Amino acid sequence: MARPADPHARISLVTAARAAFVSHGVSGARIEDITAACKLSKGAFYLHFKSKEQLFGELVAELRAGMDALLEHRKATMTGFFGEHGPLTARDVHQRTSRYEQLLALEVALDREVLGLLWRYRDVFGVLVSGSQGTEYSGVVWEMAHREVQRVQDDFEAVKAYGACRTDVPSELFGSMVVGTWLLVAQQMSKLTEPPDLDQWVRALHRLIREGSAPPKPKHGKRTVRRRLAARLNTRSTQSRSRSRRGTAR
Amino acid sequence: MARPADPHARISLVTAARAAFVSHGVSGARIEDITAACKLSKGAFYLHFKSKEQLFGELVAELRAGMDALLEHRKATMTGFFGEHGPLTARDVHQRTSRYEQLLALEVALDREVLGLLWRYRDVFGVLVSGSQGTEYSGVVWEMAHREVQRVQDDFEAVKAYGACRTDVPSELFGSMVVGTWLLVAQQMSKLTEPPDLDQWVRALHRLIREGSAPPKPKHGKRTVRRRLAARLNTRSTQSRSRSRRGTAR
DNA sequence: CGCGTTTCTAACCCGTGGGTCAGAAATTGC
DNA sequence: GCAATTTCTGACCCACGGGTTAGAAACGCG
Repeated sequence: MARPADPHARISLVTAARAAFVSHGVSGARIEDITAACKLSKGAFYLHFKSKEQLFGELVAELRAGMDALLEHRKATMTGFFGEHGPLTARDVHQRTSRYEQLLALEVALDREVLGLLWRYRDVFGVLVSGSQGTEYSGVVWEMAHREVQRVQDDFEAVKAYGACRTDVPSELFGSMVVGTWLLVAQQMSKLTEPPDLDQWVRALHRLIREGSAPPKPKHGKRTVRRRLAARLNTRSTQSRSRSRRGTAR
Repeated sequence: MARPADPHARISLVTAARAAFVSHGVSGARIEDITAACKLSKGAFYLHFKSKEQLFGELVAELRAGMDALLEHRKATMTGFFGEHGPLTARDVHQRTSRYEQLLALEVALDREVLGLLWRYRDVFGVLVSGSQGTEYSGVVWEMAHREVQRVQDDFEAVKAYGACRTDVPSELFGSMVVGTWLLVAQQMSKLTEPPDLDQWVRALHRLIREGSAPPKPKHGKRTVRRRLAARLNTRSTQSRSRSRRGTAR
């Protein structure tokens, strides 16, 4: 009874728009470029979307919905865990009981899911960070980041209280460290095309954050690696940038 | 012999431009707004700058120069230190000799300088992160970040080699953690008007990165804080967002 | 004061790109 | 084949803002 719309039109427009947003930002992307990439005319764009911003808004909403869902999931999982195993004590932490190990595994899994979402929306995420100025979404990432900093911070405070983490560091900075790490990693993902080994990343980051960069204490102080720094430093010149020479990194 | 230019014109233009860039990004800032803020006409802008981008470029160049200078300073300081004290050994690290403590103090001081620079250029930095798309400077922050990740990573590798830091974590991720933290902190600074206690921040971040969030091991396992998590959790509802309940943060 | 010189103004030009709309094209049901 | 109807096209409109320029204003100097 009428001409049917090209079924691919809408999705291919969205795909083309995502790519255009990545390379030019939301305001920099030209609608004619987007439609041209789909072999459509400019007018066709407005059959599917009210405006460029509205299209971007849909993408942002998807990302947000994903994040919110994961947050819900996290909450449910955690109350489930504590319902089953009862609350943790400082002992659990210091002795690394299996209950504690389970909790850690759970958190790794949850964070892995977040990273997976960030991977799938890495383009939108990148645009939110550095290509959304002038739109109503320009503050969204920083709101998200701030919310996460708050959450991590609150958790840290709670854990401080029962002695399972250090108390000589402001919780806010701890939050910034965790979220900042995640943020840069997400940003780095936005330049990749092949998915990295996210499982490994999450586990490694967890270890780092929990235990820092310090080495495990030497077995008995005897027979530790004694090679001198100088030896190492003098044979390093070939590999990469020729500066950098000293103890722990900053 | 001629009409002298208003001596404040140029600086006040730069100041107004910085503010405009912050709130609308480089391409979003309107030259007429900038000049109006200085009670000048649009044409006056072009007496002082070739274009908007060129003005922004000057600011970026200043920031870059500052960073480069600090990097030079870091290199010089470090070679000086090792020249005087000789190379470090794993023993220094494990036993925290005064020589090692001195090195740490040096690094804290150097990082403090970086943070100070970031504070002074926090507006430019913020614009580089999220308001420079479409300009030739859109990649600058990520280049800077990547360079720093490389540096930290190289250092970490070097330190791994003589056993003074853990070896079970990819150096690249360590670099991302350090730089990501710095990045988010810088971003957060861009919203502040009063300078925070940068010394404290740097010290705390150093501790966190080196030692992680784990608590110092309990004196002898006896008499550790035994209050249960549940107690804590149930009296926390007043203070802030009412979710969050469990072990170490993510 | 008037001349030369540089600063500064404000009207102007114009490319760009978002958004619109009349009409062509395609498709379905009859 | 023929309406009826919806999709799609592409020329058009127009606001916006970067950049220009003619000329007015300000100043130093003789």
